Amino acid sequence: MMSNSLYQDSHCVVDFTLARLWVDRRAVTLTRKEYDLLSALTANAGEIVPRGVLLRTVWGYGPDIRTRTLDVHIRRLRRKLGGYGEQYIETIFGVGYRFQPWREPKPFAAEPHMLRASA
Amino acid sequence: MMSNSLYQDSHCVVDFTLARLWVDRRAVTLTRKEYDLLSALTANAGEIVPRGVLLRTVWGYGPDIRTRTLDVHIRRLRRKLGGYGEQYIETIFGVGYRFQPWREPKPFAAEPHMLRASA
DNA sequence: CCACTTTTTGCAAATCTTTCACAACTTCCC
DNA sequence: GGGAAGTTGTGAAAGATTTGCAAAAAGTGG
Repeated sequence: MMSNSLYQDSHCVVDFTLARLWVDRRAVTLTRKEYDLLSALTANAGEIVPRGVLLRTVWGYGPDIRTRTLDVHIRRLRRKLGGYGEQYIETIFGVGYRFQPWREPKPFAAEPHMLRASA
Repeated sequence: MMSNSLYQDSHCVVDFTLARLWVDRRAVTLTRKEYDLLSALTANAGEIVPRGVLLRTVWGYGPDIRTRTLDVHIRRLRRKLGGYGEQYIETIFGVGYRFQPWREPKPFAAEPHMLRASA
């Protein structure tokens, strides 16, 4: 059976059966843990996935394990997502992370730092 | 399902019924195990075949057998694939191997993301 | 016995994962 | 605003695992 299940938006494709990722049509190699983590996030794209859930589903860790390995993997995933890492993987402080499907940036909007009066 | 008894791309032909291999129109002699392994890989060309699956289908080994014989055969196959060995048989670290159908190296082509207007 | 094939063995090399120390940031409260 | 406490980001290093490889040993069929 060829159920080609994948996540897809205008910059990023994750193929769960082939275990591969493309960013802007460019194949990106993921390690196993990176892929597991990305899967856990994209499978719930748009929703917050708590740290505890990630640590349990991806690492099999119990609730009382203290580690920074999740953060490190998040950082590597963000990198491999090219320039979009920060946009895709959002940090929910004190809770977890959320993979945010791509949204075209607003055509133009003044950023706060542009608004400072130049003395 | 009419199984095509032939794998074929621009450098490599595997005939499953004759149990033979040609690389660049040159016949290559394979031993039995080499051929079984190549079959298992090319039959799923483009997909990852986990080590465990190879050890089971080609060797009949159970899940708890520790051996490096698979790696040794992979190496010999790569050699017999001429200069293309590394390109054809890809190592998926911690998972298995993948026979990758031949792809012509890109001459040069602008990728979508190169085309975005800068400034 | 001989030629050939296959498996084992023991490192070396490559790769991936986790930890660590500390910087940066968020939140909360006075 | 200005700490204090807790959380996350980060680069580098250590730790653990996997794979590559060469040579030797073991198996196979003539």
